[in-house]
Amino acid sequence: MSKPDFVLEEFLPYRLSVAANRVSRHFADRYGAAFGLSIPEWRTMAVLGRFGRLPAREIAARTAMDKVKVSRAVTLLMGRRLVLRKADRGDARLQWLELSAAGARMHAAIVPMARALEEELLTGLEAAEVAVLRRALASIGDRLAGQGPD
Amino acid sequence: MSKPDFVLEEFLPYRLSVAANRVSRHFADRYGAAFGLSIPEWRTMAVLGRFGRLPAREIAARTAMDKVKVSRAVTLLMGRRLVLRKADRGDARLQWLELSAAGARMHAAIVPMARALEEELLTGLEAAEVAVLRRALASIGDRLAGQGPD
DNA sequence: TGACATCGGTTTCATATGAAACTAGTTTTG
DNA sequence: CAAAACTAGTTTCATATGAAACCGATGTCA
Repeated sequence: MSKPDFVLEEFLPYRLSVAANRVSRHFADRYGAAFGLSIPEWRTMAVLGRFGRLPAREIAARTAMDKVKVSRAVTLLMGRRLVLRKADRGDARLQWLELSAAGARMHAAIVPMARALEEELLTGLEAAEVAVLRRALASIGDRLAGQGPD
Repeated sequence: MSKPDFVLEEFLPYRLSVAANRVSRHFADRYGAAFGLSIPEWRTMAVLGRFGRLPAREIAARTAMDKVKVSRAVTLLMGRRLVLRKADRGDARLQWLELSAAGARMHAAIVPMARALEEELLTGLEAAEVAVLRRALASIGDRLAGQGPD
């Protein structure tokens, strides 16, 4: 009559956390070994590569990172001459960020690796299952959005 | 002719990380507010509640946490008299851990809350989708298992 | 036996994190 | 106009993390 035991291994938030942590570590290892980039740096490169030129605030919004993380990632990437910073003409608070030529070259190398890693992760799952996974992650993420970054 | 842009928002490892981080924060807030427990402490309570009595090493294995995290969580829980430690008769290295009466009472209160939180998270998803989500997370997690804890 | 590897668990130490304070510049509003 | 409120971004500080060193205790094997 008593309720079944609570089984941590079947608790979805736990499974989600374990899977995400393993993926993050694996990816950080790969990016780290190949390009010397941490995940915050990698995300910054990714959005700059796509959007071309963004203020730091936008990088934060588009990578789900807080502004402190972005600030540190950008400082580091500028130190490596992968990212350039230009002041805004009108608003002295704004700093436009963009990839340098070297940064763009690295970005071009990063993208195929990212796609390959994603592919590798999803082998064993059917296309329909991947679609459901995407939908589910979006649903879960959206439900808890709006509290803050990351 | 050129490849489509790399879109971070659609990159599965990114979506996974964002969803998992939001869930973790949300849950940590709730457990924290209701019971004053961090996630490592909560996980420890959960497996002790289920298995009754475990050495710290087993807690680590069953919660996907490293032994340092477990050691700290246990120290804290013992300080709050939620967990008791007993030496093993044969092996002086082993310490058996179990919930105290107060710990068991807290565990009994934690479980329904955990179920409710899981439920809340999954509203909007059909049962079949949840099943696929479970399968997908297991597949992804397993593929990257064996590297280390968490 | 007596080295030597191994184990359970704790401590140390260097790094990552993010909330809150801060700096500088801009907008609002009375 | 001059507070006051707000924005972009950086710095500070207290906490969380985990790799590696460590401590006893056991196990192994010559």
